[in-house]
Amino acid sequence: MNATVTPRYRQVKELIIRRISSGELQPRDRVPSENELVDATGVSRMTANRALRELNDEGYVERIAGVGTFVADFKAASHVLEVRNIAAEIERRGHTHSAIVLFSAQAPGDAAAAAALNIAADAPLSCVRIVHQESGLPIQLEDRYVVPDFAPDFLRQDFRITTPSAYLSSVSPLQEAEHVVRAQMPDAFTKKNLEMSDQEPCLVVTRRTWAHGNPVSFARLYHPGSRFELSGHYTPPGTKTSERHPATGETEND
Amino acid sequence: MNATVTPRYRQVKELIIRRISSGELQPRDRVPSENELVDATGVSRMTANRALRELNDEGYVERIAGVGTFVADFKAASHVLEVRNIAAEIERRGHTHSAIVLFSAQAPGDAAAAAALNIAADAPLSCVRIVHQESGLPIQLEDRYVVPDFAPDFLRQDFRITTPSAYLSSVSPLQEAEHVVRAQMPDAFTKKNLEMSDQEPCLVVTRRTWAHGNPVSFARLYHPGSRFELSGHYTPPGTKTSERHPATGETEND
DNA sequence: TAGTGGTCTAGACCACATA
DNA sequence: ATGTGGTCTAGACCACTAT
Repeated sequence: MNATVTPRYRQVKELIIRRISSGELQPRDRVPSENELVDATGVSRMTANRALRELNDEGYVERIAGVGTFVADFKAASHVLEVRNIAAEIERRGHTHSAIVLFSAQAPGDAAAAAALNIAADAPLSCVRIVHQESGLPIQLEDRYVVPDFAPDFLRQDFRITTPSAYLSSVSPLQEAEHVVRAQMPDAFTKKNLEMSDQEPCLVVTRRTWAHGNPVSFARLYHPGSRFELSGHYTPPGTKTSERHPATGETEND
Repeated sequence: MNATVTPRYRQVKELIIRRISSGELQPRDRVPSENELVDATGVSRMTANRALRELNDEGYVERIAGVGTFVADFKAASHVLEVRNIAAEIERRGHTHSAIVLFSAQAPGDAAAAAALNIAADAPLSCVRIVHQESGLPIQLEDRYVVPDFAPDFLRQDFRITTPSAYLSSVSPLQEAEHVVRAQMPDAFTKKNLEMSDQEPCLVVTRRTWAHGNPVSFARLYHPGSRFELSGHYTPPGTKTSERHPATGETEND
């Protein structure tokens, strides 16, 4: 471990990130300008510029020449995390999102959830099971487990309005995400709740998110194969994007 | 269109990218150092530094303090494109890759392929159909269409040794990629070639890649649901990665 | 006019590699 | 000893936006 001093541009970056994570700086809020950072921290303007430029590249803030630097709003923030919100996706397609809460309680999760969250098998978790609908048609069955200490008020949310994913992002910026995508046949419960036809497979996304270096949430997301797809579009930095594809499903990056 | 002059750091970046794309600079080759760029282009060292630093951040090159800057090798290059090679994935898991070429010819593709590649429905395409096996077990049926002009020698490759994806990357660095992931039941042909059981769904990845701003390749990749999954792990820049997950399938990054 | 970000320079010091 | 990348500074000019 070579514990050389942290570079000053990095110190400035972490200063800003802390203010965003703590909620002191909200989306759309103005971030100190380069000159203000020069005065406040004593670094040169080039160093302040590098800090803000990198935060911009990483999606934390948005910079407008001649105007200022601002905390990126939710849309941009979720881009950073590469974790999208099903409700936002549905609305982006011009449809209406609704949700039915099937289950909501503090209880031990199943073995896979406990293992994924690195806790004892009988430890209590905040568990919810929700069916998300796109214009009335079920499109996702969400089976989610959250470490209670991370979000003590989690179960008090109205998940018909706020999705678990959106609430968790608001509690703390997620630092890491892992997901696995599979195709499998639904069990009877899933098939019924997603109103799936016979011989229709599920697209299953298993997602785990981290905050402060620890896994804090585990989710299984079941989607009817005939009504859902994941799409992604990648362009290397510094390339002009070609014409956009007609997105027919949730965009799933990373 | 405000056609202000291109910033000098960007000109230097494009200079290096051109040398890499043209093949003049091969993976592992040494890239001109900051001081050499200062002498060669007349920019200041800070400007040369920014150009090389951004190329490093974008995955084009790898920098080692005290040693030099080098063109990123294939592993890193595919990370840039977020398009992985099935053979490399299989070998990474310690298994052996083999391939069976079912079909290989110049012929018109189907309507979807022609539309995806933006060409006339009856225009000839280089078409191949390949079954990829992991230690003898089929794991991917690849249905690929390539624009002939892009890779004239495409059909002359031995796809038992070089995968289409690997060959296409060697012809020209891919600049853009788009993919869609679906779950669907296999048709009889697919089911047979992938040795799938009854009631087993397919994970289908449809992928389109661009070069020089034009779509050049379209592929449908069918995988048996019971033997394949896509996984991804995302960490925001500047975060220490937590313990790694046991990858059981091809990593699929966008 | 004053403030913002965008870029650029010509120096500088440092830790580290190679020889 | 030389070269490399990593960082930092104190200025500078520019285009743009707001007042």
